Amino acid sequence: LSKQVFALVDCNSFYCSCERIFRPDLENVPVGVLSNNDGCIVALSKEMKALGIQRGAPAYKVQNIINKHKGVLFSSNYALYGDISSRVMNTLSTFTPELEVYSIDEAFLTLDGIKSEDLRKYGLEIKKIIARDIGIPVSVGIGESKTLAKLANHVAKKYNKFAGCFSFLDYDDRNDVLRYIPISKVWGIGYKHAQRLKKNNIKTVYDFIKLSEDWVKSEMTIVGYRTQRELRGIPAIEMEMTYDPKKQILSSRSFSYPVEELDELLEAASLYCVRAVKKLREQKSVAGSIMAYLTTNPFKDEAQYANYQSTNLVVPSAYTPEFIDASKRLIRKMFRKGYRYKKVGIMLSDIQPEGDVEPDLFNVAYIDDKRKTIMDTIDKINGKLGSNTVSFASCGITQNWKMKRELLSPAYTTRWSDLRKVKA
DNA sequence: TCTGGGGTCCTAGGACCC
DNA sequence: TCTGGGGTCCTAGGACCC
Repeated sequence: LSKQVFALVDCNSFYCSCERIFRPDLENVPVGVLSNNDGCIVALSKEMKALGIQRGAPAYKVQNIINKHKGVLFSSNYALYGDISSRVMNTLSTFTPELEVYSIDEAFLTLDGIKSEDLRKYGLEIKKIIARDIGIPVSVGIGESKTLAKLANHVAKKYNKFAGCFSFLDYDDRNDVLRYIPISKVWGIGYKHAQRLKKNNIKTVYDFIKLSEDWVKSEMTIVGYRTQRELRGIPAIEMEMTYDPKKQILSSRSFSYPVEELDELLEAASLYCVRAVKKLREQKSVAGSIMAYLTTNPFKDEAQYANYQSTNLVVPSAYTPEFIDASKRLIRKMFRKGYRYKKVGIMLSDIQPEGDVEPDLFNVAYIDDKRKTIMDTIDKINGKLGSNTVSFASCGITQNWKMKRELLSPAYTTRWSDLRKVKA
């Protein structure tokens, strides 16, 4: 029985690389992409990292050093990144019968039936094709479990000599490598666990592998034990090729300025309901529960207030007005005058397939109701003519509180008018 | 009211991921 | 003036039931 082999393909500095596809002049220039509201830096090119700037740094704190080195910042442009991502995933699917899209910039592939000594070459080929066809640089890690593939990817990125692809199967004894990798680099070992392990003098992946099963289970639950098995080369985390509907859907944004008026909070909550319930319909689900929360800015030295409240619908639904209605009641209940609010959020839960709802004597199921027809019609119109063609008045007209995106790149791939022009 | 075993369901919180 | 937005899984403990 031959062992299973997994690869993890990860796009390098993905958001930055997407911006660069259409701006070749930015090659070798420090590039960064900002969070919503242009707040902090969420993606950095290696030139930007070399300036000592870290992921999560507030933009205003590092603006000077970026200017000094002629670096360039972008507001995040998710329409672009999502589009490039699906092109990458499509290409990857030609290299494997089993592709798991793990995140917007990462995918697992199974590479069974390729000889161990050829695996790295195969990985390099994947890298070459993605660069040639899409223009995105990727790194490839190969190992006998998903966790090892992840770790191999870390090695591929970290050491230039591997040229972007590292395979644990190139080693007779992978412990020769694991002895040199800090445990904190492992997928599934976060800050807390790494600290606790350090206290017990467990510093490298090799140290961790040697720990007793009982200790790992009692200190790190079954989750940590799975990670340990995976690092020993025994697959314990399966490939997930099918698309799973979300069990909760969250929509929230920070405001562009401190909001003090109830009306503005209600508008924001309404808009987030529109977005969340649209996502709900996209996965053909209904939700039975809605939670709303609001909070002041914890970074400010001023009066603080935060609260959350939830309520259940009589019958699970995906009819936006019902959620807007509920969210307004929740926000009104929590609102206290005199605070400067930073953020409002909406979370949908108790999610189930729309067909699973049992109608009763008093209530029609959403799927059988004219409410569904109405929402489907709105979705269809917005899909064709632009996402705000039909909106809800309760979301407000001016929406001054909406987030800032002052450094947005054009919608190169998703808007005709922004298509790049090539001189003939 | 307490005793005790055994079970389910729900929620809050912790830990992790991108 | 300026500090992101989504997610998942697991466990412990409480409420409730027999």
